[in-house]
Amino acid sequence: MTEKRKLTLKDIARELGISISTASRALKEHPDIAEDTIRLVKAYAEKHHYVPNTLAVNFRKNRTFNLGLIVPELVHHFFSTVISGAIDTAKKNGYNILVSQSNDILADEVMACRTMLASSVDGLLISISNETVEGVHLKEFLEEGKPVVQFDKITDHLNTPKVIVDDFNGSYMAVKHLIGQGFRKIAHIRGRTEVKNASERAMGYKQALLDHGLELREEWVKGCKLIHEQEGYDFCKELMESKNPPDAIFCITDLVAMGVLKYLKEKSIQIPEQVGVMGFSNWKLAEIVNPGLSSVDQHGYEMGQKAVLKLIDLIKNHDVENDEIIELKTNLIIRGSTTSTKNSDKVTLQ
Amino acid sequence: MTEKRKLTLKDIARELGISISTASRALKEHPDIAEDTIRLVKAYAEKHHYVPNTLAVNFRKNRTFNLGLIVPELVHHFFSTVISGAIDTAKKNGYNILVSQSNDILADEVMACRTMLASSVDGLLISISNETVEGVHLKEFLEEGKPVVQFDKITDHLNTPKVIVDDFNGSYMAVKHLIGQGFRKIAHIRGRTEVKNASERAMGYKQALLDHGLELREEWVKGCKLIHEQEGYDFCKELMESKNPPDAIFCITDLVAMGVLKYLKEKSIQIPEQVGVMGFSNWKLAEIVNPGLSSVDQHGYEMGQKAVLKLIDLIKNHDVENDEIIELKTNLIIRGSTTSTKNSDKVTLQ
DNA sequence: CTGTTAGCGCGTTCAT
DNA sequence: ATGAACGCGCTAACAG
Repeated sequence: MTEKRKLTLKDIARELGISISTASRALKEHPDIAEDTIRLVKAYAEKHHYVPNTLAVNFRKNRTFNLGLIVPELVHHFFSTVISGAIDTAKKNGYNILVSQSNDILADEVMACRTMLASSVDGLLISISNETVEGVHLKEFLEEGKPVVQFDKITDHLNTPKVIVDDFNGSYMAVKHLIGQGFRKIAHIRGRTEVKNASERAMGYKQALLDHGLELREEWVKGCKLIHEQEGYDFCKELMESKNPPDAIFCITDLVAMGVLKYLKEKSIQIPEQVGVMGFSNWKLAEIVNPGLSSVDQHGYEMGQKAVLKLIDLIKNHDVENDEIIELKTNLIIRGSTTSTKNSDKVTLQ
Repeated sequence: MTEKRKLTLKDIARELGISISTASRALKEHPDIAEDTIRLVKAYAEKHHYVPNTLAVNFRKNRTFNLGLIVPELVHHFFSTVISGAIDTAKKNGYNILVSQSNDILADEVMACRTMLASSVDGLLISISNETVEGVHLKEFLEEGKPVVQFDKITDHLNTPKVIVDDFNGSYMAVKHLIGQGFRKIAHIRGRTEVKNASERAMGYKQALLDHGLELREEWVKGCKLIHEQEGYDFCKELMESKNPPDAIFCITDLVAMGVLKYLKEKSIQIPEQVGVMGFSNWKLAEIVNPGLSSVDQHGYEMGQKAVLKLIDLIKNHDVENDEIIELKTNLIIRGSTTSTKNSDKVTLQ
């Protein structure tokens, strides 16, 4: 084992015949210290590659420059994009990120929080699991004076800043676009009622229909449990086989839309001529699939950035009672799956 | 700010009228300590929610139970799968994972290593960037006695354990499958020569052709620079427009295969009847696309698990001179894009 | 069985 | 301008 013992302030002091505190201050260019001494110490430190022992510094200062980040699922385009933004931003500000996942299981989330708290992160970024309601495990952070920032999947039970996407508006604009393309019988495959993002999107869908005088049929609204591709496939089948099939389907997320596309293709139903399809999240696969899937971009990278900056801000200001809401605008990405080729169908909306 | 001061051993000792070390030992059920004392201390600690100060413990023991993990790109199905496996396994063993990305830029990788080293991880997991050759920044870890485990994208210049996928064999089996399905003119869209994985896959491809008496035409081998979808599209176009177009295309990765599929669909070339397509990596989208894309599964999750277990092993044994190679078997996933419907085409291989 | 003591590396207050 | 001394919270060698 190679492991050469690291140089400490004590070593420098001994070698240079000065005291430890002088060495310490010299390295920080403390005004009390003589120019000559500073130069001397700095030169020696430089030459022998002195690196302060982070563990000791952290201990002394009671902070680590590490931030915790917990998401429901790591292997997920949106979340990994958020993480990517968070990591890059953290790095720029001298912070590292500890990543963990809950698999949408409360017990796992609590565990993840505990280990993070134990490993002494300076703050926490979290997108809660479907099972999380009260979030007492998150209050533990606040009680220790460690700030928490929620993002994307949030709970209002917790008094922390939240970085979210304007789901309602994103959804509204998506449906409005469908209407503008001439679609009139617009179905929605939504998520679970208890999940805020899903509700917001469903509300945006309904409002858009209402505002444009279209009928809102409950039979055209289907609820996913797991947000899987298969559900999209199955609900699409149900919808298309019903007495009154829709001419467009707005899906809670791109993955579900993939299932929808699959069914339509299998049945040789023309997209978008016969049925338009709109996703949400703008995953990588939305641009790869054929025809391209129109979708709502959630700016995941930016969400990660904003959340980290907010958290660092809280840490610096010892602020744990902040509950600001940062809402990111969405971006409608229009591709082949919704752009009707028949110009006669199109409608100009205000 | 709420921040209630945390209970320390000193507090417990004072309250219970015992010494600090007795309190410390009692909590650890040290054999020297009387049963009664242990009960007493434990009860008090429990009641007042004593939690040892991790920063102090880390400082004392000179370790953090944090592992560093660096990948070229976080938003990437394969890498996020590896990370997922790494995190789950680390958690089970009481370790946290610090994640960073290099964006395939050497300078970023060096930076990431430095901050990780500074934040005192106990060891490092890394999949190097395309630009990394010597890896002196990684040697810094070894010099400090901190073990490093490489995975997937590795360099032989570094004397560390490596967890890799058997690219050669995966590729060989994939091409063999194509041959078995009756394809005879098999092209390969490969990656850069300098990248080991790409070379291994290309070699597997060549060997399979050789072993089955098929011709190896250099014009059927195209080299990607960026491994993007567009390259797949462009090379596919080149291949199909050439005088002697192939009847199957084996792609270095699923993303490239997506470009290939896109071109073929646009030209209404039947898959797999006219041209078979094989990917590599088995991304999520391989099963979503239509027809399903045959691919080679790399067991990313398992790679993450194995790498973490190896690293923890090294840490426990203070072992930094280990250069074991852990090679994971691949798994051929057969889907619609290669399963010829004409049984007459099929060949039985040994 | 338990307490005393020393020290990890660094920052900081208080002398000088 | 510099040094001595203390303490952060915990562990462990040593002493009873």
